[in-house]
Amino acid sequence: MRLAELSDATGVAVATLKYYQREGLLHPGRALSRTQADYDATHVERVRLVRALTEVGGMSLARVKRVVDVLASPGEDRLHVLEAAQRTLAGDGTGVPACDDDVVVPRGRVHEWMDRRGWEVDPADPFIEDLERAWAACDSVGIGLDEERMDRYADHMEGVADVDVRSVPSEAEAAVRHVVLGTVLVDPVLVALRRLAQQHVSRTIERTRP
Amino acid sequence: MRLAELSDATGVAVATLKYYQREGLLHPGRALSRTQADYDATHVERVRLVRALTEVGGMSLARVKRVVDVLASPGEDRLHVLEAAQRTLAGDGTGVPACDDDVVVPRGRVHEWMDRRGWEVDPADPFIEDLERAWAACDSVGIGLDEERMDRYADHMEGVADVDVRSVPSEAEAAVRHVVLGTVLVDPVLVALRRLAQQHVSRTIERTRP
DNA sequence: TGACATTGGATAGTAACGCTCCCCAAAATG
DNA sequence: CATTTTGGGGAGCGTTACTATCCAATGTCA
Repeated sequence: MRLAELSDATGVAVATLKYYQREGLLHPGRALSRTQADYDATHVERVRLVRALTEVGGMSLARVKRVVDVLASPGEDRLHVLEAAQRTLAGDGTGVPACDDDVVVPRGRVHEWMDRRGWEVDPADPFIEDLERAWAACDSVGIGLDEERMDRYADHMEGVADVDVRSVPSEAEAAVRHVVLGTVLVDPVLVALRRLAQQHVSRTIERTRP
Repeated sequence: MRLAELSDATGVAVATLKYYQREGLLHPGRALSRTQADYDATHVERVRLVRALTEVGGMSLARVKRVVDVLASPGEDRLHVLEAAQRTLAGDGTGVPACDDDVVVPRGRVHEWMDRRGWEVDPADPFIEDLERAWAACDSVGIGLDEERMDRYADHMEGVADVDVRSVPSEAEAAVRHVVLGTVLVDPVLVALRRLAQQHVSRTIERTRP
């Protein structure tokens, strides 16, 4: 399969494929000569992966590269697949947001809440920071998220996570791929489901007590 | 409050505030003279809103403008607040993705699935399209999402939506604000909760069957 | 009163991102 | 032998979200 055929197979322009190669997102084809290379199914798969992560997952190419590198690297041991995947995906946090002096972000509010809840999570997990910021953002615009509501959300996300974790395949390589892609690509699924469920629930409720 | 003070209060540069004014994201201050204007708490609130939606919600300024316009417009009737909010927020879909001829996106797969599930949703809801794409993206990279798994996700998102809908305040204006902001700003909360829950669940499971 | 800061208004510049286009000479295809 | 395609590389482009600079009019403070 030549570059133009890869382009046809994926619907991605030749120039873009070259660009992906330059950026290290697409591994080079098997060189048949100095001006001819052979691309196979792995290239098609890779291109689709890149497009799925950018278009649906909304990731930048830089982050896609990190994911791609993890997927290509020798398999991490199975037990820590999830942590490895999360480390790869973390860093959404654009650092510390210019802190608004009057909206006090209670330091460690998430830690305390998780302690009460009995969640066991690495205290240095970057997503704790993300949650802290997201929670504070809700406060800063005046839509309070009290701990009870947070708990009810957490109940359901625990259920989601249970589905997530149990559907991870057992072989190491597939597991890494599954966790990384599942984490990124299922987020949009959940978001869309939430919107649709909101509509369904609000209609149901309105019928029972209009 | 002068512009410089608004800048101090929000941590946003004066030049950026001017830019937001030009873009219609920030309403002008009360003009005291041709070179002096007075800004109040509504301006502080607005700036915080813009920053929350862009930094945490990851929205573009163009989309923030749509939200801001809805919040400023005369209140829609309470019953359709949610639909109005969703309409405002929809359009994430960058249109039809360059369709890969070999990854057949089953037309109406989501419709069929929702029928079986008994969800009542506007058949033209844009999030159906989003879900369709997100689901197809999972398939295209080889992480199948079968209907059973989708159902289990949906169960939990239904629970989330129930929390969402029940926590909407009853006065119309607050309701619109709550729905719009809750929809955008709670997504990151849920995503972070999912990551943390994944870690908690995987640790718990690994202890019971290592 | 006068030095200095700030204002609205406007234009232009910047940096990152994700392509997209064009060039080349070597090689393959028809 | 003309045309197409290749790898390689550089340059350009459109969008986004600022940021910087300039202006003359107007405030503020000593």
